[in-house]
Amino acid sequence: MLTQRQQEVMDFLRSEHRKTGIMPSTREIQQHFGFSSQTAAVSHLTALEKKGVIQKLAGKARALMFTDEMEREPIIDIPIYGQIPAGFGDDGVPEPEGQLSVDVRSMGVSTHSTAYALRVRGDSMIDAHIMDGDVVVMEDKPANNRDIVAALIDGETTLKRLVIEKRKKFLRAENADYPDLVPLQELLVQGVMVGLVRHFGRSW
Amino acid sequence: MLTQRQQEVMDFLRSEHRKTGIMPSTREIQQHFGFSSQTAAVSHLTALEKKGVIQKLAGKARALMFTDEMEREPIIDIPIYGQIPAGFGDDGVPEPEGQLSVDVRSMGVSTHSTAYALRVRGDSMIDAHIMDGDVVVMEDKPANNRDIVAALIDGETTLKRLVIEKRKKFLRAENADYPDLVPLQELLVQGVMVGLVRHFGRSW
DNA sequence: TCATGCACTGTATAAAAGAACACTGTTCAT
DNA sequence: ATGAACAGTGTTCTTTTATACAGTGCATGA
Repeated sequence: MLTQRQQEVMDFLRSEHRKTGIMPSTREIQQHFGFSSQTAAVSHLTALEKKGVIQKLAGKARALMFTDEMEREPIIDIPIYGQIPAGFGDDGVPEPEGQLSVDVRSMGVSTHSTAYALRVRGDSMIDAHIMDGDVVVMEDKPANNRDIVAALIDGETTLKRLVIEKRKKFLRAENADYPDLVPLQELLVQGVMVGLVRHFGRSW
Repeated sequence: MLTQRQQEVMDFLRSEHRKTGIMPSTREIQQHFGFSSQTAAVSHLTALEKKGVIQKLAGKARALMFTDEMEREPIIDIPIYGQIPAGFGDDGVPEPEGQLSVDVRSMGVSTHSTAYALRVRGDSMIDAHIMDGDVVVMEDKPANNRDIVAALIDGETTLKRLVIEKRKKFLRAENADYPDLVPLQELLVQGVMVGLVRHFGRSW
């Protein structure tokens, strides 16, 4: 679809946009490719727009955008915490061990939500099809019966299913090898699971 | 951290950037807030940079970028196909039913990979912890024994585990209720599963 | 009460950047 | 052989845009 030269221009636009956050001006394109004339850059941009891969806003500086990014849903950045820290939420915010960036539609969260994610350790939720190493996305919202929640129970935080029976709340693993966790004192829900991301290969 | 007014300016930057793909100029900020002076906009931007939420490139037009987006991994747009179409790859590219945008690190794919995704129907892979409705991310690459693959077998495409025994390839479901699929004629691997995204709530 | 940060007004200037027009030469399908 | 798309050169003009500097008024904590 694109000629080789046009692809080279697109690659330059992409790499500059990634590095600097802004689009190069026509003169910057000219300099990068060593054109003697600014018009060479302009006509390439015109061709790229005609082919539909970029869009231009007339009269504005650096006003190019990639068509595919335009059609993209808004992206949300979700901090990933490793070990579920005891007392999470009490003594400040722990350091994220990474970040998950995903479009809001695929994760079913809203742009302004306060989502966070946890890296799952162990197989206590295996029967809910949550595997060791999975990243589960949580949202801080009211929990219903049988939701999977991150909860602080007697001083420790864990990912389990919340069960409410006869007005009593307790936590249940999704693995027959693990017993129910009935709180001696407190049971504080810190988030409700809304999604999950898994990937094979290198762990991060 | 930000004052109310500064937050309003940030919100304006964000919404303009989302709508147009480019940052507003100082004059556009001035007009939007009804400032009599351009300097009001400039000093807000200076304050925002001082607080670390944006970064400016001196001397360049519309050269602002959000600090959080700078720190973000590159995003890849993965087309999601619904029904796994028979003959996928033969008669052109089928229409995606949606798109998954996710950072390359979280999905473990490279920026230039030709990844695609499939929406899972049924519970034939449930013992591999792949649920009905999950979106599985595939990459077109050589498959090894016991990889989970999308494969064309005797004219139909399906998601199963690839098993190679005694130089013979066949497909195995991860559910005892389903029989092995031994190919009568052809077994063509169309992709290897590299990741998975699940979310609760509304289905899209 | 004094400095500091905030939120502006008002004016001016120079640089950055888009846009327009007239060209040349090549390749490639009809 | 001919038009159309491609890939440029060379020049000029105007608009857009950032930047600089001199102020005002208000709140707030030291």
